[in-house]
Amino acid sequence: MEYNFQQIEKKWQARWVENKTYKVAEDENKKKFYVLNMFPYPSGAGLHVGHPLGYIASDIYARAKRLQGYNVLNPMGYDAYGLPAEQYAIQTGQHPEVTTFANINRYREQLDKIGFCFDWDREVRTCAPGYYHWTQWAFQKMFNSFFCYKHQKAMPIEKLIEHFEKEGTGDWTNLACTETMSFTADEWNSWDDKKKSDVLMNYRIAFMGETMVNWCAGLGTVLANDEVVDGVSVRGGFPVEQKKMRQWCLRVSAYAQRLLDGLETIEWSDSIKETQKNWIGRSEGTEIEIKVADSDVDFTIFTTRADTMFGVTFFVLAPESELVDMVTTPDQRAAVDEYIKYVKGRTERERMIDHTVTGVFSGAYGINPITGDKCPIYIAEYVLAGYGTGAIMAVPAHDSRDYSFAKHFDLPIVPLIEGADVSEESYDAKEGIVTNSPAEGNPAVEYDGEALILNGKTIKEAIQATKEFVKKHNLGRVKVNYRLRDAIFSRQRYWGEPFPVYYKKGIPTMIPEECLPIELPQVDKFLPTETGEPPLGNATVWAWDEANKKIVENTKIDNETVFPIELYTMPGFAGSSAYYLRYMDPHNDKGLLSEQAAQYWQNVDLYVGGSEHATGHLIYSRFWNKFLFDLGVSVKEEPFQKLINQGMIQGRSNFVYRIKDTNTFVSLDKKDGYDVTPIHVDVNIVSADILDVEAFKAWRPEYATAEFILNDDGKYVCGWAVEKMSKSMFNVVNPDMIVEKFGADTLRLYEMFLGPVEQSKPWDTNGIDGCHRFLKKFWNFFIGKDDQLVATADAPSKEELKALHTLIKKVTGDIEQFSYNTSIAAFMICLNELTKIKSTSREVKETLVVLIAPFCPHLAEELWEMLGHDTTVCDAPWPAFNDDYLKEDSVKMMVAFNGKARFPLEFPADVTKEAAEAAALADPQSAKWMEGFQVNKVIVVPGKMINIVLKK
RNA sequence: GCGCUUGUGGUGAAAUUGGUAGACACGCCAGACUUAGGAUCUGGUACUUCACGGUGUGCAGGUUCGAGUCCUGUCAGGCGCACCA
Repeated sequence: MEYNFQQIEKKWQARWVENKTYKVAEDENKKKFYVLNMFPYPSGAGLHVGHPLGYIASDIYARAKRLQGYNVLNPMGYDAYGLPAEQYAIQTGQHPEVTTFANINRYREQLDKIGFCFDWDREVRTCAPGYYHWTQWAFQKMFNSFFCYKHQKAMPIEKLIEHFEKEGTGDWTNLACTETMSFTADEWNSWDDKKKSDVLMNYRIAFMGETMVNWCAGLGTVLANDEVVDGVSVRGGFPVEQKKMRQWCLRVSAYAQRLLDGLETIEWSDSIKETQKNWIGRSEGTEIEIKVADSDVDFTIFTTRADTMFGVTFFVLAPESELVDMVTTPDQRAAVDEYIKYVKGRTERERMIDHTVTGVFSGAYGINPITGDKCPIYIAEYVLAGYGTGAIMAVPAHDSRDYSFAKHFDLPIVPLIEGADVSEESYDAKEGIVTNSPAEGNPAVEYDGEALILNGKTIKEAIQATKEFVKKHNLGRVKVNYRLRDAIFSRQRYWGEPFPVYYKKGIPTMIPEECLPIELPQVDKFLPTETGEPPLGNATVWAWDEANKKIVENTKIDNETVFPIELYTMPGFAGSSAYYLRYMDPHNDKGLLSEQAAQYWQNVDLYVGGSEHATGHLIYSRFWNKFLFDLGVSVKEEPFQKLINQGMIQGRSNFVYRIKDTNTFVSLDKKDGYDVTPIHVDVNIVSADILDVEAFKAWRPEYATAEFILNDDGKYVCGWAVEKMSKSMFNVVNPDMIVEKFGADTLRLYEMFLGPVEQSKPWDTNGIDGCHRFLKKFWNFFIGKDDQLVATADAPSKEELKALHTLIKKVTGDIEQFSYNTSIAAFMICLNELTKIKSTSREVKETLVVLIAPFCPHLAEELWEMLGHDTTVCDAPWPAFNDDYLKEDSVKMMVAFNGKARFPLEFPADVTKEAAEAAALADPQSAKWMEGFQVNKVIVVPGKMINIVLKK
């Protein structure tokens, strides 16, 4: 009987559905284990062989954990909101829901063929009202919360209102806010609702802000920072410009420190942690107040190099800074205005690429509080409004950007570090001894009889001394800055979660929690309205009747009882930020999840997905979870304990070479000498780089009459290149085809055998035979020539046990480390060994089936059944490992003096140094080796070797 | 510029974490069975040499009895951040 994978796989996939084999429920008697894949966006192109890589790896892990007795949660769902479906809708008028559902069905069909142990009863879709109910709910919670730095925690906004009513801002100065505010209780109480709402927006975690946003005209929406790369949108590659707009934002920056600290507690790769650290961009420095000479204006600068106060020769403001207007003198006004105009005309992209020095003198002077020196204030685009205070002190001697600016505008350069030569370039290094303080012409100013002198100190000491001086004399403060920006949370799009918000006389107001979810309204056009409003402006039923608590027609808006509803929708990351929590309790209509489910499943133990989400999803999720943790909804501060980043599977494209202006194609080895155009050819009609000429002719009508110049063997050899796997390169390999030809178990095995899961590599179907052959042999090991199962009651021999336990050890260890490729190699070796010694023992065979079950579940189930079990192999116990069977009983000896020579002696594994040395000397041949030498030392590596080190 | 990461046969890759480098697989070579093989099985396959031997983990040093593995420097590729003060 042959290994009939098609029949076996079909049979078991049906049984698993029928028996609900992979359904999980909370079980207090079992330890939980939560395995999760990043859920996919169901694109129209379907799955290619690269997509399941991570799913297979985590499936193996999940199955192994279940065999090891854990209650394993391994769910799957769809990130269903997204731009491609909407773009398609705009072009065709097809509702995005229709295309999205069709794509989901296609995905599901493909996934089912690979034999995953997902509990599909827990499937989530971000576009389902029952799901986005809780996305909207979380948004409202964020709206109704503020963040206190002192407690490092989100708190209910009512508390803040209460405080404002009693004491105004009072001593609550350490709150996350857009701008620092100060007012009394009387002031607060005198304000109207609109003013109060505006003030509270300054503190809410989900807030509406007038901010600089990345506006993408091509997509007609704003984008988050991680959705923009090199000044163009990630989706579509349209140019992105900076624009000031009213937008919903999430105060992610409030959690910057916790996001940073949390990284220390989780098992992620260093590179992802590092990427996130860079993105958060913590920098510890000093803020110093600078007074503008002959004016009552002052401003604050931020520096990490407080030690260089004596080298300040000018100040610089960002062109967008509000201070520009305040400091500019009348005679410089025209020049400044012109410069601002120039800067505004430049796109983000131009600014990023072009670093030529530009700037303008404001006419004003700032006073350095340490030296009392008056330094000119410039305005220049190299200072960014969004970082620090948007104002800097320039120390050209020790900062390369300040240096080139000073050279360009001929400003003085004052070096402060011993031995630093600044005639050609600045000395930026943070190493050296400070000198020249106070510098000539820059005397130190005394405060309470004390002046700051840094000479002789190291840079580190000088920074510390300056910080303390500044603090003591109230010249500024120590300050930590983060690069992490608040996330823009609204999109001018249709296919996303609607905001549960209406505008009550201009005040953004939450729709009552019990009325959620607010469902996405129907529209007949997916483009913005003629008046330029977002697509939701096309909805005719989109107004909030406050008294009756329901959505009504727009025509009823009177702004007395019926109000307009928000037209923006939420961004893609809204739905993907807490989906892992929803899987724990997906059908709950009372809450995001029950307390009981949260307590049981806690958080994700193993998360598998691509590293491209490092600064997007993986930051937003952590933020979102921390917020829910503060609320007591999530029980763990970090959502994903361990993270594995699977590599990308690239495509291996094939080329044919057409001689220009002909329909003749020349083989790779003969193409030199012809003027040829390489053309992508479908990899599915190429095998081992040899083109199927007939299939090529049939591939496209224009090639039907193609002629060929073949190589000497009469074959057409194609060229190849590694590229992204995509339809346009004709290099997409579809998993369905592999499954049909070799079976899902072979596909699973081969994808893992290809190399480490974390590594990116090109797909190459050629090696798959090896894995398929192994499974055939595996099958034949169980099923004899007469189609009968071969399994005897004989106790396994010593050799069988050794081979088997070597495998148990290897596989058990490898699964923890995701070294599946070496596990598979171990299976091959073990099977070879057992076949060679003609092992028949049932005990051995049963163990083997359990071990291979995570990798090849269909085959394992079939054999498990043939072995006489009527339960699923998924619940068999994982075999125990016994070290005794592996112990080597002898050990070889080697000489370590002059090369790799080995003694021709073997010893029991537990030999002592003394016994080994004595035996070596007693043996005539060994003694010959050692002639003329003395024994220096004897090294015993237990069970491995004995090493006699000689010396003259 | 700063940070992370990877360099091993014709190819994908192993190496029990400092102990005989190249497991396992693809490919290739030879043989067997075949009318046939893109089926199956057996053996071989780092480089160099007829051979004995010699050389080999990007390169150059170092530590060690012993280094792919640890240290220093250097080169090359990949990724992230970047006029971030």
